[in-house]
Formats: sequence, structure tokens, C-alpha cells
Amino acid sequence: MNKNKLTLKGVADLIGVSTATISNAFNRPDQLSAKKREEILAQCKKIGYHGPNKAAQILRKGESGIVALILADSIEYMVSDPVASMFIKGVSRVLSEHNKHLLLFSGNEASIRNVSDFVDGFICYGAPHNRALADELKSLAKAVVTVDFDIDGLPSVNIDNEQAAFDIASQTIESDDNIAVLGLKLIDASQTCRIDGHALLEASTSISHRRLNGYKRAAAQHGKNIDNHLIWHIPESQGHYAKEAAVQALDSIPRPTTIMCMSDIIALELLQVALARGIRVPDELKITGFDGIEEAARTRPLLTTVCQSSINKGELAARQLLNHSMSNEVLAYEIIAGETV
Amino acid sequence: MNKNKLTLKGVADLIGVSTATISNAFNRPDQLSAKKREEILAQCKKIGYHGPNKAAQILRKGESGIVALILADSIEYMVSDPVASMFIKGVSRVLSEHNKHLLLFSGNEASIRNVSDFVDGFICYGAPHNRALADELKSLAKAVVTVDFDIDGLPSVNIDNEQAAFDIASQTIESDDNIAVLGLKLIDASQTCRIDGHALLEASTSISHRRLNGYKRAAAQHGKNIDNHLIWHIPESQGHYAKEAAVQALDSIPRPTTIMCMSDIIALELLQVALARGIRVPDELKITGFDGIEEAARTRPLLTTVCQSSINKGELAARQLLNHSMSNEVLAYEIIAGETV
DNA sequence: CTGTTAGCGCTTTCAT
DNA sequence: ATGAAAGCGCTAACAG
Repeated sequence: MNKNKLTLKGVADLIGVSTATISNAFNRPDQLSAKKREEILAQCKKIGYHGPNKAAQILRKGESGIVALILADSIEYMVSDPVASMFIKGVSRVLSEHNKHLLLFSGNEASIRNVSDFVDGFICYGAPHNRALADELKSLAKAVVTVDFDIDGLPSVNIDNEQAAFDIASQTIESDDNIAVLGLKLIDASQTCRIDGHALLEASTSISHRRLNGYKRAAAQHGKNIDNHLIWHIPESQGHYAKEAAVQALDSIPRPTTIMCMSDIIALELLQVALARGIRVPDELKITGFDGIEEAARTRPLLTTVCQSSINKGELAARQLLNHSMSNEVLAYEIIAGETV
Repeated sequence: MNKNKLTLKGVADLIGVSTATISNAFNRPDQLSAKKREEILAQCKKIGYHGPNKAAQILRKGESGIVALILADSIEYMVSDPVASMFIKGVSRVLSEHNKHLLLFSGNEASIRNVSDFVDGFICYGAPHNRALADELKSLAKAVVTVDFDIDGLPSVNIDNEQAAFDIASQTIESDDNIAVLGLKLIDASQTCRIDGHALLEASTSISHRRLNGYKRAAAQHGKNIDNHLIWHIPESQGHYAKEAAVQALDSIPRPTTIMCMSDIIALELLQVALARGIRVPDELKITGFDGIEEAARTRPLLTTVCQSSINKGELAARQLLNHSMSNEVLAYEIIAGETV
């Protein structure tokens, strides 16, 4: 007798057929009679053999059913950000429909080489902080879909950030406005600060710079210019970072009459600070957001913002990966006319 | 010449050493001189060989560096629930400190056998809906840590749900109160409804039933009984499900004067409905929550609730898994004395 | 310190 | 429809 191990070979001569037959019974039903297949499966079940070892299959077939989601920021942060969670939600929905598994991977960490040998593909959400990672992705020989940024020659999912920013700014700015911007990740700094005197991050890969360009273009149409001294950098879309910027902005003299925020979280924080100071919105201060998160839809006064569907983004990105689509998709957005403008 | 493939063997005779030496250079620095090691690593880099193939390593070593997080509910849902996100946050923090990867896995899906061959271990958050899954976990020969429920003989992380519920209820209930409970997952139904006339889920594995017992015990101390007609089942801790129950509870005649909620999300929803109706809290209606989420801490009136640290839970669960600890940990909780009681 | 070699468990031609 | 056998790429025991 062969050793009692629950391996294809062991099971094979336990029930007296060849390894290939068992393998086929599990993976390629068309290679044997339905009846024999049932028999074998039943036998296996009785013995306690639950099918071919996955690790071996991965090596042999070069496929694992695992898709890595690379998050630009830490998983920690992403999982508590409403925009990112919705995105993850979309991805995971499509993946699980296709029986794929989701590996959460933070772009901050070591090399993606760590997983690229067994993962079926990558969805990369947001431009990685370290440029090297983007280069590696390109040379990877695995399927990659980028979201909210682009890598030459790779499929992607985006919205037109500049146009969206332009649109909402156009509807907001009036000729006698004093304009400020609470921006997200505009420079390389881990603290909230004004951007004047700092080198901007590479504009090509940054949605924030596209948005800023949109704001500026709209301002220019009213013959206005947005001073770098009235543009804030906020390192992460979180309340406490945003609050700092909000306070500084509202302390500015003269006080801005229009403040455009690059996320709803930021805008909501600003709104709260402003209302607490008794500033009338929108009479004395107009506020715009970006994203269209649920909390903004629940809050009164209703925030005027750009609504993008992060769930759709996630679903589409996952579908592109699974279908090996190579297209660069641009999703629609919608301006929510709220009560803050 | 050997074929030009970037494999240990190929690289080995490309640079003229044995495969073992290269393998050691990457995995066991102590097996060769530092100098030789540097040389080899440099050569490999030049050639474009980034280290041993991971899929092969997994098969060979039986270790992947991947930890599966099994979520009782869909990933979709979990990722947008503040309590679950905090938990994931804690897990992912510890895991990434140890260079492990996180595989998000939904317990609704097929069998965990799908991944158990290559995953290093499982963290199971919340009692799985299908009992079979729990049984499989036990017979798995992989490290498992359960959270918010127990499996005999396996390590776990919990809080004392019954005692916590008892504590907050004791502080809340007065002798002339009319008590209702907005419960979570008390019966097997996908709709919000009262629990009278329904079979309860197995109490032993359900934190909700422990909490309910705590409430009942506290009520009994005041010589009171909580009628099943005033206990609601809410299938998921989400606003719209909670709202239904809140409306029904407030429509009850006589209207309850104390409503204990099994999550803050539920309590916050109830609070909103009550305030919208002009019901004075806590004068006419006392409300308690459970969890201690950030939104509750920001909301006014401040919610009286049980605060448990989901981040700590996640961190501890991950540490237990990595350390192969087998203990059953019980974490502390704290009663937040808010303004709703 | 280095090289040889036997598997890890499986899939898939190829021949029967 | 089935069986035999060649690897997938690597690690670790062993011998030198």
C-alpha cells in the first residue's frame, strides 16, 4: 500500500485509478464519463480528500485566483476612508462573483515582487507614492489595471478630474470672490500647510493637480488668479488634518468667500468650523466638495460637490482585469447642486 | 548554455554557481560569506532575477506569508461598517509590521478549502452564518484565531458581551421604564422584524444573544421583563434596516421609554428618528448604543454606549495568530456616559 | 562553504 | 477513457 497521505497520488492508488483521472474528475469533467466522475468524487469525499492541493496548482498552472489590490496609502487608512471603502466594495463584489480572492496590498510596503509570482493580476488604486512601484508594475508580465492615474500602455479607470473641478468651480465662482483651495496631497509633506514655497508633486500622475488646474481655469474665466498662499496641502483626507487647514483658511485676512475642497471629508470639516464661528454659508462663504460621499448627502446644509461613483470604479476596474480589457475608461461624474454655494 | 530563463537553475549556471548557493544568498545569509552573497545578489540584479519564485516557495515550504481574514458577512458590507473597518485596520497594521499579507475572505462564499492549502492561518471575525464553516475551521491543521465567538480549543479574542450589556442596562433602566431592544442578528431573517414568534439563533455562538441576556438580567433586577414583542431583529448594522425598527419601536403604544440598541449605528439612527419627531432625549426616551464608534463620539447629544476597541481586537487577533498563542483573550470595555440616558 | 539531488503535489501531453 | 511520466521552480538534507 502507498502511504496514507491525502495527495492525488495517494488517493489514486487508494481507490485504484490513475492520478490523471482524479485530477480530471476535479478539473475537467469533460474528460471522463459523468458516472465515473461521480464515483470518484464520492470516494474522495469518503476518504477526506477535498481536491487537489492549491499551492501545487498555483505552481503548476501559474494561476491562483487571487487578485492584488494595491492601495496608494496604508490599508489602515484606506479601510476607514469612505471613498476608498466604496471602491474596495466594488472590486470585491465583482471578484467574488467570479470566485476570485482579494489580497489587500499596501503600496508603502516592500516590493510587489513579493506577490507577483502567484497573483493573477493587480488593481492599483491611486498613484503609488514611490515612483519605482509604478515602473515595476509596467514591467510585470501580469495583468494590471490602474485607477485614478495612468501608466502608459496599461488599462485604467478614471474620471475627468480637471473638467469636473472646472465645472463645479465655474458654477461657484463669482467675480468679486476671494478664492481659496483646500487641496489634497499637492506636495510632499506629511503636515497640513500652504503650498507657497513648496515644490509641487509631479502633476502628470496626480488627480489633485488636475483638479487644481480645473479650479484655476475656471477662476481665470472670471479674470481671477488663485494665490498659492491660499492653497493648502492636506496630507490625507481626514478630519483632523482638514481642520487645521480650515482654521487657517478662515483666519486669513481678508477671509475667503469661496473655498473649494478636494474631498467631501475636507469640505464637511470646513463647513463645521465655519458654522461654529457663525459664518453664514453660502452668503458669506461658499464651499464645494469632491467625491459625493454618503455622509455629505445626509448632512445639512447639503454640500455642493462632484459626485463620482467609487463603487462603479471598483467594479469596472475588476471587470477590466478579469476580461483582460486594455482600454482607458473615463467614468461620468455629476455635480450635486447643494446648499453651500 | 542553459536556456535563458530566469529561474534558480538558469541563473545558477549563468553566473556559474550552484542553485543551492543562490537560494541561500536569498534566504539564508548565514550559509555563505557576506562577500560572496553580495556578489551573487549584484549579479542577479543585473540579470534581472529578483529572487526565488514565490509560487514555488509556497509549495516547497508550505508557507506563503498570507493570512486570511474570514468575515462573517460580505466583504462589501464589512468594508463600510465602521466597527469592522477598525478591526481590519488593527489586523492589517500588525500583519504589515510582520511583512505578512492580508487576504480578505468572505465566509458566505464557497469553501475555505479553496485557500487553506496556501494560507498561513485564519482570523475569523464573527460567527460564520453557516455552521459548517466553523466545523471546517476546527479540522483544518492551520492556525486559527476566532474573534467575537469561540470554537472549542481554538484561541480567541472577545469582550464580555453579556456583562457589558448588563452594565449599561443597569445604569439606564429605572423601575417605571417601558423597555425595548433594537437587536442585531437575533434570528435568521434578512428583514427587520420583531422576534416574537421566531426561533432564535443558536445563543452559544452569538454575541447578540449574550447582550440580550445581559439586558434581561439587568431588567430583572428591577423586577422587569422584556417582552419579545418589543425586541427587534435587525439583519445588518445599517441605517436603513435600523430606521425601520426605530420607527416601529417609536410607534408602539405605549411608547418605550428606554431603548437599548446593539450597535451605535442603530442607536444613532433611532436618535435621529426620535429627535425628528420632537421626542425629548433622554427625558422622554433613553437610548443606549454599543461599540463606541467615532461618529457617535462626534454626534450631539453624545450617545451613551459601550466602547470596545476594535483596533485592539484586530491587533491582538493578528498577534495571537503570528505567535501561535492558544489563549482565549477577553478585552476590556468601557461605558461611555453620554447624554442619551 | 559549495554542489547534487530528491521531492513538495499537481497538470498535461502522449501513448495505449 | 485511461495510465505513465515529464516537469512547474524551489529548498534542504547530505555529501564533499
